[in-house]
Amino acid sequence: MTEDITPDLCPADPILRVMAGRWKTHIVYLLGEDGPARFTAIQRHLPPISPKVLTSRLRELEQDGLVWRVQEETIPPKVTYGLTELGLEVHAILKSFDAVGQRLKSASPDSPA
Amino acid sequence: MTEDITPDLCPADPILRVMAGRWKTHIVYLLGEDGPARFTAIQRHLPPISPKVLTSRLRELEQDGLVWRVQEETIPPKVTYGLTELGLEVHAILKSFDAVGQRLKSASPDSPA
DNA sequence: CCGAATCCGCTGTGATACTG
DNA sequence: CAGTATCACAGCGGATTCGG
Repeated sequence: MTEDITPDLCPADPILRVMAGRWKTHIVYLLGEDGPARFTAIQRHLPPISPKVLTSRLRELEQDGLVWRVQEETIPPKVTYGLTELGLEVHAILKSFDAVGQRLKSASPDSPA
Repeated sequence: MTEDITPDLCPADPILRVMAGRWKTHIVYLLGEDGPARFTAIQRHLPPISPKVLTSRLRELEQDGLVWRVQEETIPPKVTYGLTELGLEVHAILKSFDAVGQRLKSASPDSPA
């Protein structure tokens, strides 16, 4: 089970859970910046990712409604992935994290407020 | 290794990585809503969390500069945890996720833009 | 070209019991 | 009260190979 928590807790948990797996932020960010892309193109931008893992992550993101998938039944096949409306929102949020992310480097705890 | 990615990728990855572990969002959210709290108090709010895991997560959050820790060397000991400035920022971000989190439920992919 | 199938190691998560 | 010690386990993440 992944959800047995009293419901009055952190409202951000679901979305954080969705984005938690490795590569996921990168995939959403990439599709948001460059627009829709094909399988191999995505893989080439995420250097050491295996096809299995990429497939897995894309399926999860699709399942959660962040990513859409179109398949042209040609030979060779042609599959394109892109962000849904919801995915675009998440992408915007990811970009807004930049500032706070910078401050993680210093990681200097201050005194109790 | 957890970081061998080309650096021009998602800027939100570091912070997402910091918040990824289970309970972490809840801990930060709790400390942000209720203010500083003691070990047992936190544990009582996060029902089935074991002391080992709670310690682990708190240590990580402290390490990353989101949480501070003060220990009074009394008997019995008295340890209090709270959010740093950075932790407060993250807490604010977590709250802002509420709206998008709601939309995850529907999870309806729309057509390619 | 886009995956599916298989195998495997690691580490995150957890229950439980014990200690200063 | 606030942890530590120990053990166990599931699942993710990854390398590699095969198929439509």
